[in-house]
Amino acid sequence: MSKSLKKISILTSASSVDVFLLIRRGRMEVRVRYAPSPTGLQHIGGVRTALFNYFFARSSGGRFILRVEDTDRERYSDESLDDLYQTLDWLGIKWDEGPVVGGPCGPYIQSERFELYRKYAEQLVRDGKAYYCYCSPERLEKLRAEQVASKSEYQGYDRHCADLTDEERAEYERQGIKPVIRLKVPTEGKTTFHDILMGDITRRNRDVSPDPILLKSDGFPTYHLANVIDDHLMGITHIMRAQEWIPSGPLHILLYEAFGWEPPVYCHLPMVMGKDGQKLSKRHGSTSLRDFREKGYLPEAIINYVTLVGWSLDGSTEFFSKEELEKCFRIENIHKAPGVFDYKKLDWFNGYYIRACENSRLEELVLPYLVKAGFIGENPSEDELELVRKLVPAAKERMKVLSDIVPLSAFIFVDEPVVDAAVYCAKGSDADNTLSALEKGSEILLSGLKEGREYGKIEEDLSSLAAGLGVKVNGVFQPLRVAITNSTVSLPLFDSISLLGLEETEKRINRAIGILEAKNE
RNA sequence: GGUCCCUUCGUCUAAUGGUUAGGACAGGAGAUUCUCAGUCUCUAAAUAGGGGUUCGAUUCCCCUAGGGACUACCA
Repeated sequence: MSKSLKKISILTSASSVDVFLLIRRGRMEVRVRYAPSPTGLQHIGGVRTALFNYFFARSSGGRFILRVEDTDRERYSDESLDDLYQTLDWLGIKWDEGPVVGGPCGPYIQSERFELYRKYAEQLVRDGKAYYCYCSPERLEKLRAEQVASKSEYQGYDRHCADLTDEERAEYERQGIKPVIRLKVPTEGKTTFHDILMGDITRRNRDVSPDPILLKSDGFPTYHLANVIDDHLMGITHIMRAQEWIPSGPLHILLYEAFGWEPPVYCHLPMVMGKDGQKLSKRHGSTSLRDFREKGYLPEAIINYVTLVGWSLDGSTEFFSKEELEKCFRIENIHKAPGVFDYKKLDWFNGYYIRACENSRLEELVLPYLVKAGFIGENPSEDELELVRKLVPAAKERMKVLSDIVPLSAFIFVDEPVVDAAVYCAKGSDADNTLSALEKGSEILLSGLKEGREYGKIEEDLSSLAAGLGVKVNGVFQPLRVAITNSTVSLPLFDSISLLGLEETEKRINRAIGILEAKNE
């Protein structure tokens, strides 16, 4: 307690530069952040970034910070912000500093830091590192179109406003044009930044996007400005973000230099791709965590699998709990190359975790799906709960996702008899012996059930019957199965009967006998 | 077009200057089982290509090819 208070006071009292000196000397902990933009639902790629940051912070005794980068008010939505919190909550990822929980470097929502960015941007203008630009969006669009059409080697802003005179500026201001602030990118020299994974990455300054906008005409900062300022002010030590950001690395370094700040350490994470090698997107399948949650993936499966694309401990350990990852995650084990997201492997992990799930927990997890399917009521009765308690152990090893419970249990709640007599015939049986198998089998079965014989004994008797009729064991079981579960694929026969109840079982069998008799006449 | 990044089985990955290049998913075959699933066993499958350096390279260097990302008053 007192220790953390001390750290906070260091942070708040020391200047930003001092904070970095402390970090450099190893006196201060690792500070990393996940800084999503609430412009859509949380997706696999973002969550992977969050996870890597979180696990790196935990495994190195550092702090994990959440920052909301809501500077794009066109695309912002409350729903996205809710989804961010819900998703992290569902995964069990707690942030040490950030919205809701607060912290010494707050506020952690960029729109609440609005004034800050203008202040810094204007300082850059005063220092001659940035300038006001009055170019209209129309002019910029035309410029871009021309550059694309001519396949010009040089693409980007033409620095039209880089050297405006005071008179020209005053004229624009008089016209009421709201300017943006652009960074002056040097045209000579080169800029290098260090990436833990990639090593040094160098780019000629002339290849850095010319004079990017720092402050938009609405007064909001762009990503680059806000990101650099906040990372610095929040004492971020390591920036772990997707590799798609590599090209803006040099630009960010230029910004740190313009401010006279020490840049943090970079670690660009390999991207998550779809089967076709393109950046993972909706056309590859579900990408939002909400989708995965709704289909019935467990957080432990998502965490386990997602962490394994782009990272591995030793190449052979495959199961990791969140707690284990919080201990053993090493930044050095992150892969460089992009990885393809394999839905099948996720299914395999999910099936594994469902099978490993305590029955009582699985009952609760499965309940909403049964309610949604209309199989049981919103406020389940004790009988319904009892049914679920029987269902779960029978179904659990057959489930890949929680929603599988619906097709697996549908026969109990929806009775759609199979009227095609051929379906009742097992391979190697014909209509005649299938009918007698069903008739004789049902006698054995129903009387056995009524007498309360053990399932194992009844099963033996049914097997003997098959032998007597000269058919395979399935020649007896299949017609019974189809009669009882309305399907050739089902839970084990005795589980199905026990779920259905004796009365309903008998009804369905007799109905099936009727169907087969009608067919045989 | 320009810049930058990447490259081990279909996929996720391990390993080392000297190995039969290992594991997992998916695939195939079999066993078990009343169907399905699960479980178990077995199986096929890779160092992108070309040059070097070296006694020896998949590993180090160079080139080529392929893939990807970026190139917004979006992040």
